[in-house]
Amino acid sequence: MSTKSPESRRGGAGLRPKTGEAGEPKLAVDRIRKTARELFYREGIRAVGVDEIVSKAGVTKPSLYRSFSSKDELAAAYLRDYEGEFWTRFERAAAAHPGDPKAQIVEYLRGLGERAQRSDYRGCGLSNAALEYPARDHPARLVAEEHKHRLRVRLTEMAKDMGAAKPEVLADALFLLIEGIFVTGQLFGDGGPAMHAVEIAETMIEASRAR
Amino acid sequence: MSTKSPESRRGGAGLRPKTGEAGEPKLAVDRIRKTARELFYREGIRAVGVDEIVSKAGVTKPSLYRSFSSKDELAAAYLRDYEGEFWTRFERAAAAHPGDPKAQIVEYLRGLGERAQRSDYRGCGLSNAALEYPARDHPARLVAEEHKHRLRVRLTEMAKDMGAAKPEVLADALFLLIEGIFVTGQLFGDGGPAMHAVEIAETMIEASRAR
DNA sequence: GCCTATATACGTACCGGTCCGTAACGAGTC
DNA sequence: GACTCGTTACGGACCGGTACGTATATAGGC
Repeated sequence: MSTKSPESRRGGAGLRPKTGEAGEPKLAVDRIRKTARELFYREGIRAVGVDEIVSKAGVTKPSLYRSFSSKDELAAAYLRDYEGEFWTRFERAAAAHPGDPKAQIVEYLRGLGERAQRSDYRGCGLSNAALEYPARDHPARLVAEEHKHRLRVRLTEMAKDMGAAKPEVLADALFLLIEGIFVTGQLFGDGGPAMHAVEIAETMIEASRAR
Repeated sequence: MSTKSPESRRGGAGLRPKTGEAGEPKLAVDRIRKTARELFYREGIRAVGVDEIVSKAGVTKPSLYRSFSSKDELAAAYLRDYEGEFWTRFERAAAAHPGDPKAQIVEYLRGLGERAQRSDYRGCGLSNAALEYPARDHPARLVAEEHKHRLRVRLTEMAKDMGAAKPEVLADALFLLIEGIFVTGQLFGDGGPAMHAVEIAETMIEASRAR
């Protein structure tokens, strides 16, 4: 029937935009992804209509639905992009302190604590999406849940490498700390609890080593 | 113009429903508040339409708008109700351990950690609302922000009473821990990071006393 | 060189449905 | 006769989604 492959209708991830990373992408699908990323993150997914996305992106609605089968799938694609950005930030912090997991997580929290106090900070796009869509089988929620499980696993590995007496407990402490920063960042802005992120993490890590 | 006082159009808080606490309230305004509380909390504010609220409450739309000037004001009223429930839970835990702030917060976290692992848990209605409405002047957001400031102040008082070396840091640690539980509760459910809430809090409190 | 066939990328115009909110009026009740 | 509520019917905006037509580029045949 259709001339489209199922692949392209999923808006396959990771493929480079056809135009220089900065500036406006040329292809409609890339302009949509970029605009969706900005609007969904800033205002929330439910708060943004597809009309607003296409008009701000300078494209038309059929172009959106040629690349994404529904708004929900576009939201899922946005979250996959967002997760990529998250891991980029996370691994960049880790790479700054090779072989020193405590310094790695502290470095990440230092950057996060800073960002979380900025006025344009809206928390974690993945956490926010999960809160917006409580239904277990929503495409956006699935992406978010998988990501959070991956992060918890990663933190557990790091806690082990830190020599924690109970790695799972330290990992969850760090996880809860991070999620707390995500939320309070947009609640308090500058001078909020995020300002003490590093100090709290260091205290927690040291106390977890004691035995 | 209107026969209504501004007071009643705001859906004045705290007034007892005219019928026994349990079961269906008799007055339309109370049925609306109860239904709104359930639906807004379970599915989110944006996700629930006023038509759904009035039909589930067994009332009609004009009855809603006779008591609340808009859906946003109904959302704000829901959050004021929700905040009341929060402080009831919080003070109940505190009352169980008079004069022992550490035991008080641990008691609260014990209960929260349990609730957060239940399948119907949807986090904190106030935090969720703030995430749904990033606009600074939204009625619902205002209620949420005020509450969060109150809670931070309360935790700082308790941290002082615990003899923490840096009460503000311990208070923020507890705050971030609590917000983290709110979020991860609905992300992971049973067996999530909330399961370690008490242990983490105790470790953090003890480490904050040391000096 | 010229014509045609096909594929790609996109736009115009429109769909039915749902959103929040209101107008006008009548009925029960203490 | 003041209060509370239901009934019916709208309205205008916006929602996610689609049927259908068009411009441009390239490839192949002769």
